[in-house]
Amino acid sequence: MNNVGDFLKTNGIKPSYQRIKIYEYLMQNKEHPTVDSIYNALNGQIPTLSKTTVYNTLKIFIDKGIAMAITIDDNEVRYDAWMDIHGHFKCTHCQQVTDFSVDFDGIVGEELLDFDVLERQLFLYGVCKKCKEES
Amino acid sequence: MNNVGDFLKTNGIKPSYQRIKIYEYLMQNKEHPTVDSIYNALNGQIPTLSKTTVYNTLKIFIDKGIAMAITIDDNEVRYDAWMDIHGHFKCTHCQQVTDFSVDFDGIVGEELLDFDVLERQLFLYGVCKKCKEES
DNA sequence: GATTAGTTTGTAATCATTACAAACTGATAA
DNA sequence: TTATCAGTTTGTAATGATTACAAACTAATC
Ligand SMILES: [Mn+2]
Ligand SMILES: [Mn+2]
Ligand SMILES: [Zn+2]
Ligand SMILES: [Zn+2]
Repeated sequence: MNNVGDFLKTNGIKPSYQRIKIYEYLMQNKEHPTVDSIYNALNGQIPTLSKTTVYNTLKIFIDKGIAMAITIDDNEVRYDAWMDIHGHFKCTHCQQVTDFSVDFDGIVGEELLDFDVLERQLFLYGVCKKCKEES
Repeated sequence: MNNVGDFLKTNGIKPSYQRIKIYEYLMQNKEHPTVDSIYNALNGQIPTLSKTTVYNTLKIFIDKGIAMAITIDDNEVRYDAWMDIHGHFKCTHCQQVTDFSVDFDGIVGEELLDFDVLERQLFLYGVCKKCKEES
């Protein structure tokens, strides 16, 4: 992607300064940031930024299908602009969320044969490699 | 299970009236109720019941491993006393959450080889059979 | 009956999210 | 240019689920 503004435009989103910065932030910070961390990170560059704008913008991104919400924990919604199919692992020790590849073929039982499945989320929890080695 | 009180005891939980009723409710109502729906359903039988007790009790159940929280949606935590491995499908039309069987073998990529995976949650979203037929 | 630990309850506090309306911006047209 | 207007951003207030906390209660033990 050479131009974030064009990318937003082709997805039906008017590329305002704030929207471009928020999308760029998601692309460059793949640790699945929260609204709060996005706001705090961008508040330096955009001193007038409102947290409401961050909420609004992420909602637009999700509606237009260029980002997703990751509710891997009940007290923090995280956001991800990497839209390829992948799963998320959350380390209960260091709280980090790690991406991993997933093959959904054959995973689902027959109970859902007549269901339309439009979205999938696989969340794993445990202790990451780094935390295991440190203890 | 013939005696809920004994079951709670063997899991290190003192079987108070409220705890027994809440656990029985989870067993008999497998639609993954929220704190609110559990509270409202039991308030008739237990007029003095406090919502805080429902929160406290569910927390104990989860700590002791006899129930789990299902955060399939970011604005409502649901609870499940069926602890066998299974996935959850949420219909975005009627909001119902349906259980389905899952085979996790071979689903996870190599990225997590050195990770300790202790818990898994597979959430699917879409339109259920009933809603599909009705439209 | 007194003591005590554990449980329940009601209220207040917290905090993420949403609602809302005013202010602002940038494009379009007179 | 100036006026208009839709869309965007902002700050503040409201909402609502969850948590914190302390008093009241319960049931077992001494
Ligand atoms: Mn991711
Ligand atoms: Mn279930
Ligand atoms: Zn870790
Ligand atoms: Zn449905």
